Amino acid sequence: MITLSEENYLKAILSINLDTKAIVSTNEIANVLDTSAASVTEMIKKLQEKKLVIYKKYKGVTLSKSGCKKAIEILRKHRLWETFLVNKLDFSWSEVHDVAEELEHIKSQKLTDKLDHFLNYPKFDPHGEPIPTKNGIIHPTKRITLSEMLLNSNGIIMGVSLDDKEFLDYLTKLNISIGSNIEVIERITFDQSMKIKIESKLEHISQDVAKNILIKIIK
Amino acid sequence: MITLSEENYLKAILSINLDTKAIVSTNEIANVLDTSAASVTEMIKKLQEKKLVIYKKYKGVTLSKSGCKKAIEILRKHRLWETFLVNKLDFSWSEVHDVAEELEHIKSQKLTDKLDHFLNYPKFDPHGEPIPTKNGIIHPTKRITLSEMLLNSNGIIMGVSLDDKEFLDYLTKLNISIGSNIEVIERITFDQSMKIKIESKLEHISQDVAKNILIKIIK
DNA sequence: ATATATTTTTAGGCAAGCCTAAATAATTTT
DNA sequence: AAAATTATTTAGGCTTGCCTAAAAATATAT
Repeated sequence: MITLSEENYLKAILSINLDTKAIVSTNEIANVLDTSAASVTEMIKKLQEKKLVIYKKYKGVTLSKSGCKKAIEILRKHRLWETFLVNKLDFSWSEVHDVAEELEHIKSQKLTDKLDHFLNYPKFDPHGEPIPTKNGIIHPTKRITLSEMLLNSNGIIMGVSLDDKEFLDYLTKLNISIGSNIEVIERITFDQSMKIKIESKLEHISQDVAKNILIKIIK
Repeated sequence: MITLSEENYLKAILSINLDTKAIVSTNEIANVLDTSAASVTEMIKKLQEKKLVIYKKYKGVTLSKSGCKKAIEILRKHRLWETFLVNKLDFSWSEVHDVAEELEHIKSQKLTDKLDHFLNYPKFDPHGEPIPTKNGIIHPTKRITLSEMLLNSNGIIMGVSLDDKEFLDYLTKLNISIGSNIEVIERITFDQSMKIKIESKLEHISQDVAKNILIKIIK
């Protein structure tokens, strides 16, 4: 049986892995988990006992195959729950993280599967991050920001990179939400603002807003 | 902050309270939680420190006002989650308990409220138990078993008192589920079996089945 | 290449929540 | 009402997961 703390360590290692693709140092883990490096060393030893990580003293840690599988499962649950909270319970994007952090540790494969089905097998969470599949595949996403979109190009809103209530409320007002279709109608070079068509309505948005909106290009 | 263990102790005390309405002994709690009486004494002292219980050495424990409130909140969450699992995720009645036991500890008032709303403010869980309201009111239910129903009386299925897969599958086959309307058409005194009308279809069921089905009388 | 700085590990301690065995209080029997 | 039984508490220990301070290894600078 794997404990709550152990799960959080695996998750932390995976998230550093996904960011930097390197062997992970105890200090980095300590930073992410806001704990001491000494505690990390201790825990890493336990995880090694359980064959969840590969650890070389003074060198660093990598996830073993089973550890990686476990970590991805947790990530999957986290992102499914976030999707549930936003899509079904009407939470806003910025509120869901902490609650999902608790929900991700509920231990029931059946629950995860049924939740996935209930949500209609979503591919992305409300932040635009890919939801790992049941087999542990994380589809890589090549997203750009709205401000990087070319004139007349089309895309789908995948998420935001800023968790600010005022910002999110503003987006709601503009009817900008996950999955919305967007087209760039005009780029004003003077201030980098742009005119966009969002769900067939025209809007004018500033660069500050555009650079915090993540887009998947479709044509 | 209240810990997971503390929550489980409060829940255990409440459940004994609802059953027997008495002052609760450390041994009874130990039985429910499958732990030693010594551990209970220890924990009870901590709960007393936090003013969640009232405790007299060698005499027993009762919930304080705040402890009772907390315990009812947990019960409310448990029953809401069970309802979610059955009504939305399509779990069967007998599968939900253990998962709900984990979900009930998720700490977010907002989540509970939104879940309640999403489920359309259900009054009873899939076992027919009343779901405490947001203000902590537990509506008492006076339920009878189907086998106690009088000839020609009408009622609503509120739940079952047996968690057996074969039994539950049989009910599913008969189209008997929570909320179904039921009417007693005939009582066969010889073997205590009965003919019932369930959602306008006639069925014949044995006493063994009837006595494990809980009913709220409506006329 | 040696000295200094940084990172990591080891050592020793602490709180939570459990345990068993022994002691004490309460209840029941005779 | 004393003796026996049962219930409860105390005492001492264990594991998990955290901590700080000191020691050891590694990396960096001179």
